[in-house]
Amino acid sequence: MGHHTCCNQQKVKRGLWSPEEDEKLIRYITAHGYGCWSEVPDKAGLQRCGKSCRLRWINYLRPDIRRGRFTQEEEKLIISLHEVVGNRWAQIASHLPGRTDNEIKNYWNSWIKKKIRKPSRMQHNLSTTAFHGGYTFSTAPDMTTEQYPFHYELLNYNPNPNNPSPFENFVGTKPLPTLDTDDHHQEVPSLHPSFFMFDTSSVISQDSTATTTQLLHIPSSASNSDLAWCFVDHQAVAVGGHVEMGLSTDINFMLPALVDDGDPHHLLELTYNDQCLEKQHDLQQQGYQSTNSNNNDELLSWDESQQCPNFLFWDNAVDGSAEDEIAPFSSLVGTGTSPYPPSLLP
DNA sequence: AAGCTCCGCAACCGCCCCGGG
DNA sequence: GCCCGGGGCGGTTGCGGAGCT
Repeated sequence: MGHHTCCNQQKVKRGLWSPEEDEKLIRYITAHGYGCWSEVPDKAGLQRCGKSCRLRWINYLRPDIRRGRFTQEEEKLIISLHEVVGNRWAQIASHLPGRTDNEIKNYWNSWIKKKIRKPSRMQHNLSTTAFHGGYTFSTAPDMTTEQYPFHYELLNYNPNPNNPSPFENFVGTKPLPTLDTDDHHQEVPSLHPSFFMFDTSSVISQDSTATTTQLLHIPSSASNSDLAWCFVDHQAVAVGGHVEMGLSTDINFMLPALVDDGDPHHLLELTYNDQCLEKQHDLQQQGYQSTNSNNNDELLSWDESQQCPNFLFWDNAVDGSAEDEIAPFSSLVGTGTSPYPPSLLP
């Protein structure tokens, strides 16, 4: 492997910079500036190539550099900008004063690695809950504004006899709580069952299904580190290691209502309205917006390489980090025996 | 305590662009 | 128009510390 032309000299030193070298570089740049980087090593008395000096100054030594952990605001900004510009780290860095492209790139790479590694612990569970075929929903005609009873069915569902449906327990009629029309902060239940997924890596207590509104049913087989596939009528949150239901406004741990229609380029978004409309989105062309009105914490993007959406969600995870994860939606829905793209397997 | 693995991050590498000769 | 060197940038490597067995 050849070196850059400016680094061909035998005497050029590589590797970590010593404090003495840093001091020499700082002293020189402070006094003279850096008009031509190729001249800096000689004039500063450094046995480094100009490029190395430039990198050291820009990424580490310059006085306006900001070090330390990224704040949540910075992290969100990075995610948003990455959505728009991709791996153009310098462009992203230009929006974060004091941060370098290198730092952001490193942060993103380690962050992403962390995100795509975590789904592997779900793989085993998914292999037992993978399903095939499409499904649709219907709402009951006797729905009232007072009670919102609903009925939902799974249609066109073709379970493999050897691979029992994780949804069987959820087919039926469930009452919904009465709305308090004076409470404007109360969440309005959807008029259809929504398809939610929970990372139940926190301990699931079967007792939790008996609390609150009893609308959330967790499969009896669900266990620690399991991925529960739940049909619920409206908001649900994972609280304190339990999965509970309620009219909570905390949606950090809730995934949007989405249905995989079998076409890897589409998802069906179940929207809030009395016709129970299903709005189909072409993710590849338009990108995707969460069904949640508060979608600050959720983001979907089209992953060109995997040909599926990336799915970002909050995780009340085993390590208690409550950090967000990213995973391809197809890997979560699972349409085959191995829903994970090979590149994501450990 | 020693060995091993994992991970963060500084630094390097190679490619591309641009400007001057 | 071509060549060459410098600067900028994204991808990648590998060192070293932390944590685990």
